[in-house]
Amino acid sequence: MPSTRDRLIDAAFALFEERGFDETTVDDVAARAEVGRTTFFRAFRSKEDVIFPDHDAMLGAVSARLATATAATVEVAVTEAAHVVLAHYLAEGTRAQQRYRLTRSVPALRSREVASLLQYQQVFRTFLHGWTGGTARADLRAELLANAVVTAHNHVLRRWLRETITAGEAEAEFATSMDEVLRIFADPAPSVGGTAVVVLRSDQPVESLLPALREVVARPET
Amino acid sequence: MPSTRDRLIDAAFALFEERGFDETTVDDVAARAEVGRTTFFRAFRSKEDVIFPDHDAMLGAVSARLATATAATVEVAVTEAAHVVLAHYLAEGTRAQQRYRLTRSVPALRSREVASLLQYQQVFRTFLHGWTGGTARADLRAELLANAVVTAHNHVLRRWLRETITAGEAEAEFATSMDEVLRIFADPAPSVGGTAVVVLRSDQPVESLLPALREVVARPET
DNA sequence: CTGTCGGTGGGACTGAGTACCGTGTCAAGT
DNA sequence: ACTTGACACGGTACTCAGTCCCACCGACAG
Repeated sequence: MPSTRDRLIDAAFALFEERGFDETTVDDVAARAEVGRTTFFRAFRSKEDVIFPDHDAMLGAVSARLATATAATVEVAVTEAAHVVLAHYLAEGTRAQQRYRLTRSVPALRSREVASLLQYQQVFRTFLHGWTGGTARADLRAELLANAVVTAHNHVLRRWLRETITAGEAEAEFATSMDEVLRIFADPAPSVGGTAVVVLRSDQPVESLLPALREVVARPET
Repeated sequence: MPSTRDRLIDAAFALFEERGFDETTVDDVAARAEVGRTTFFRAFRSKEDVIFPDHDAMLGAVSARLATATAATVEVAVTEAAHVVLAHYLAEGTRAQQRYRLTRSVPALRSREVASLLQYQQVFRTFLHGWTGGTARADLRAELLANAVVTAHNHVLRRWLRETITAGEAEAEFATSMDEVLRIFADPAPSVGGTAVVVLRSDQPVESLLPALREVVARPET
């Protein structure tokens, strides 16, 4: 016998799929789960929350992963933290896609989903702020990067949710997308392939920069 | 005598400020505006909507500005479209800051605000998608850029809403922030003022790259 | 047998949002 | 002057989400 909470989740997904979200009352859900209406609101704060049952747990998992980072492993931590979420959705399988259909068609659920997205961005932002903070420019960059990570993750996730790509392809695209994001935000100069391109700027003639150039080229990596 | 709609807006802001959002009923707002409750719901879809009275108009203004763009003026269009929103908030003055305090303290209003943010991102995204679309990588970049523009705008706007900077400073920071965003997403090597120097790293000695450098520097713009 | 504690159910209540109907007003059109 | 119709508004009644409070029940300890 599954737990009361799980029975409520199953009942909710089933009924929302059958009749639609607005056409289903909390009473209906509670009735199908064979519990009282009060019990529903003890398990979930609202009718919408039952669609995102483990959002809080995910948020905690992301925070936990980020907390293990050091200054040298910020990028890895960010990537893996985002991957925790992706992996969870992929593991959910059908249910995640069912939720996606619901969030597309019901405005209330859509805004709920967006609100949870913002929470992820918040977590990434405060994390990055801790490592890169300081100047106003750094703050902006931290926020942009946090945002970009979540956006890239969602971009890939959505493609899987729409069933345009398989789970395996999603994993691969996630990796390349995160690389793309980190490359875009890497400063000061992105490096593509075997050749690194560095951009300096000055008003002096090219020849006078040669010593500086020599130093840059001699350094193995940025 | 201001219009019924305007009286409702004034009444709502006043009461939400005095008693708080949750402690104020729609009846209260309607009563202070000296209209019936029904009239409130005819003017606004929900109790939250009265806080964002001209959001729809803003969305339209942004779309309109973007629609005038050509392939050559995409960046300018994006910048100016975002600026339309900033300018509107700055013109609102006190009321915008009042709204900000409300959205910080009331979760329901916060998620409503976030939902409207997403609509802006959507507009920018479909716009950019139209100009840059094609490959999966281009799609991702378009979404990232749309996101970054909205994020940068909001970053600056928030600083003004918190009254950490003045309206004039907000304008200046907006310009530099948008430059920063466009620079981050510019590919592959941005050139700003003065002389641009591109350094290629390879296995060959620096001197052998001089002809290539000279050619790059000679070219006026990327 | 008694206390109590966690999970549960029920019933009453508030308030948002909707549907429907009635009314006053203003501006033609005749 | 009378009708007609569009329009904005007010009132009533209803559904349903969410809250509050109280009662119940089984487990478990003393």
